[in-house]
Parts: sequence; structure tokens; C-alpha cells
Amino acid sequence: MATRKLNDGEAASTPVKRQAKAGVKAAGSKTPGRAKPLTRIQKEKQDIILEAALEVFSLHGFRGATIDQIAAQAGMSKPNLLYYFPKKEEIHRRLISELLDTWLAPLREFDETGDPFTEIRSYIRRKLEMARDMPRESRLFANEMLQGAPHVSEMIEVDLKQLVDEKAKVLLTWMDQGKISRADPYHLIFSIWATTQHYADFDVQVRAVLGPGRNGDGRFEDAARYLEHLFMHGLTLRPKT
Amino acid sequence: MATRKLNDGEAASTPVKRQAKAGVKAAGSKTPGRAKPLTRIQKEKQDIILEAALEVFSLHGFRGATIDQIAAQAGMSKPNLLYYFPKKEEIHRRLISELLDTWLAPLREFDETGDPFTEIRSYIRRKLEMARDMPRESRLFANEMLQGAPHVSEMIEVDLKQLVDEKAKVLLTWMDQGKISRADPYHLIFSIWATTQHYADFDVQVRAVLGPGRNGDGRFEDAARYLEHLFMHGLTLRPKT
DNA sequence: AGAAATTTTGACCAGTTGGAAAAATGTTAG
DNA sequence: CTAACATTTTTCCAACTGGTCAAAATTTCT
Repeated sequence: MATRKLNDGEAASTPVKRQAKAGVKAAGSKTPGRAKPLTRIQKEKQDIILEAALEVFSLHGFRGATIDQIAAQAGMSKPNLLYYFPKKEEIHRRLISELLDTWLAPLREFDETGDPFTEIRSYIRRKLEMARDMPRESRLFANEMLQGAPHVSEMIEVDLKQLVDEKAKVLLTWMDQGKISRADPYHLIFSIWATTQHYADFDVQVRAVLGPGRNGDGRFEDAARYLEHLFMHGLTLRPKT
Repeated sequence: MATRKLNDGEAASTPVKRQAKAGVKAAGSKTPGRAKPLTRIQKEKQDIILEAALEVFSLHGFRGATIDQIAAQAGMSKPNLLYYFPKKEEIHRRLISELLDTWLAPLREFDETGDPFTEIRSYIRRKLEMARDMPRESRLFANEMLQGAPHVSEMIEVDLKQLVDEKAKVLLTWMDQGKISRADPYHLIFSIWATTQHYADFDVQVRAVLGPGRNGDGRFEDAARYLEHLFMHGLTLRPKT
């Protein structure tokens, strides 16, 4: 909750056809002072829309998704949806910035004072659970990264970098203390991200390769076992060969 | 080169407005007998188009890419491009099916008779080189997987599965022979895919986190070093703790 | 209840996009 | 050279898409 949401600053260059007169001010307002209480209905509808949008965006990407699809998924008409979010981009922006918070939460919990192996193991487990339980969010994120993160560049260059720097330092400390084997902490983190998110983003491939047998979530348990094996061994100190 | 290209079987349901009278038969023809020699110019132009399409598709995804963009990138007019590939989908199909061949080549070379550590190490290295040298292909592939592999489902369920099954068996043999530590071979392969492709697909994120310092390909060398460390340790036999 | 505000709808529109038709321009074999 | 064929360009279009608008329906407030 500490990180900035970075969804103020409208593109100050848009032609400004006519300021939406009635519609709900969907996202960050220019005047942070009063923010219009946001009625119960508005909050509800916005949540419904965001849920629908998550479904559609994660399935087709930003450009692949149409407002019509999202509206249909949300069970409302297109103009009605536009009433709550005047711009398609706005829905996406909201989704992404809310997502980033949840997405990085596990890394934030990473505790310097804990036992390195326990900390890393539970970080891996949590990330894998997220891949299992929030595949749409994972794919939304992956889509954004694939396109070059046009909507979150600032956030990943500042907040994300800062967070990772911090946690990398923790890992380095542990290495210095001889608690875990020495290796590039950044790439360690990358490899945890990559391996865990793989099970959400490349789900079709994983299912296809494992065949019909190992499907019903059994693959996640196997993956958990395997990744634990992989990373724990990779972290264990050993006499030089 | 052994795998089937699976690009015959037009969607037999399309309305068939009027069979393209002149245009080049872009992909697999219904009658595999005579395949029209394909003049030098045709081959050249098709290659130019495919190269341009790779650029655009990998950058914007299938729906995000427009024929106009591809045509512009290829330095020709839209109708001219459509002369060579009557359907946008056709370009994409060709790209994907050609890609799959290259993409799986390193895994095919995996040699049962070689030294396990050497084989796996060089597999990782090759995959990482591909992420470095063919990021567009990697992203095209990732995009396809993210969308649920609508165009290659058959191929990944048959050819890919078969190949991985085969190589998993090799890994199992090595484990049985006590040459490498015992672990799920499928997830081992997945984790190699995930970690290596991560550097192409999530390039922005990697760059952002590493900051401006470690950019000019240095990150790939670091990654190679780290991944070798990770996987080699994960494979090394050790007395039970 | 009745006025005011909010929410929803139906009709509509302008720009984009995939693609078709046909004419125009090469290119090549006889 | 010229007929047949291959390639390219010009013009056009129908469907889709993001978005607008005024009016209607509904909810909220007094």
C-alpha cells in the first residue's frame, strides 16, 4: 500500500473535445483535494467492469480486447460502461496499477531477519500460488511486459527497481554472512519470477506437454516440489568441487 | 526439419467469396502434388514480408498489428502485400510454424550419449543465446502462448509433447544411472525454458531493474553465469542432508 | 410526492482496418 | 513484337471500433 499509484497526470495534450459533463470521474482526479465520495453503485459497477475487463484483457491483450466484449462480459451496454470509464485506456490503467501492488506484495514481505531458506522457499511458494490462483492477472502483466510496458514504465523503473534493489541487498547480506551460496541476487530473483509465472503465462504449453494426466492442479504441486529442489540446492553452501 | 508444418487445412467453413484468381498460393496447398515452382521474386518478397511481419507482430501482437504497418515495414503497399498473403492470418501462421522449428532445435540436439552436465549446460547456453539474438521470435511465441496458442494447439499437443517426452526419458535415464540428481524432468525443462525466455520476453523489466549500468548485453553474460550456477547445483548429486 | 441528480439506453458517427476489383504496369516466352 | 502472365497501384467498401449525445428510466434527496 505504500507505493504510489501513478495514475494521475492525464495526457495533458489530448484535444479536449468536451469535458464529460455527467460521467463518473473514473481514476485519479486533477484536484486531489475533494474526490467525490463515489456512491455505492458506482463502486460496485466499477468493480464489475474491472473484473470483466481483467477477463477480457488477459485473454486478448489491450488492443485485442474490445469495449463491446468487456461490456458484454460485465452484463451492461457499451455506452453504460463508457459512463463509468470514459476511456478504454482508463480501465486498463486502473487494472494495471492495482495489479502491480498485489503482484509485488510477496516480495515486499521478504524478511531480512528471517531464515534465508525459509524466506526464499515461502516466497517461491507464494509466487506459485499466485500463478495458480491469479492466472489472469499474471497474463495481464505478461502482456504488458511483452509490449514493452508502455503504461507502467515509470513504475517499474522507479518503484520496482527500488524494491528489488532493496531485496537484492538482503540476499547479498545473507551471502556475506555465509548463510547461502554466493550468486547474483538479481538473477536469482528473475529466475524465481520466470519459473513461477511460467505456469500461468504458458499454461497451455505446460498442460499440453504434461498431457491429460497431470492436469487438475497436480502440476502445481509437482512444480512446487521441483522448484524447491532446484532453488534450495542452488542456494546451499558446498565445499568447492 | 522432420516435424510436420501443419499449415494445410484451410478453415473449411469460410464463405469463399471468390477464389483468389491470380495471387500467390502463400502456404500449404490443398493438392500437395504440384506446388507451383514459386519464382525467385515471390520467394524474396515473401521473405521480406515475413521479416516485416515478425517485427510488427512481435511488437504489437496479432490483433495489435495492422496490415498497413506490416506493409509499410516491408516497403510495399497494402494491396501488394495482400497479393502475396491473401489473409493476415496466413502471414501469422507461416511465421509461427516456421518459428516452432527453430525454437525447438536446441532441444532436439540434446544428446543421450553425451555427458549430462555438458548437455544441459550447453542447452541452457543455446536457449539463452536465442533469447539474446532472437527476441522477436521469442516474443511472438510468448504472445501466442499467452493467447492460448490458438494457432498451434495441434502442434504443441503432438509434436512438442512427443519431443519433450523423449527428452524427459533421457533425463530419467541419467537419473537412474546416478549421473544427475533425481528431480521431475518435465519441470526441469520448463524451468529452463522459463528462465531463458524471460530475458527476451520481459526484457523491459530486466533492463529497468538492472538499471542503466548492466544493459549492453552484459546482463546476458551475468544471466548465463547465474543460470549455470543454479542448474548445475540443482543437478549435482549430494549426500542426503 | 416531486424535484434533482444519477444511471441506462438507443441512435448515431467518424476513423480504422481487412480485404476486394479492376485497371495499369512490368516481364517473359514464342 | 506481342500475347500471356505476373506484379503493382488506385480506388473503393463493408465491418468493426472507440466514443458521443440526447432522451428516457431510475434512484436519491428533501
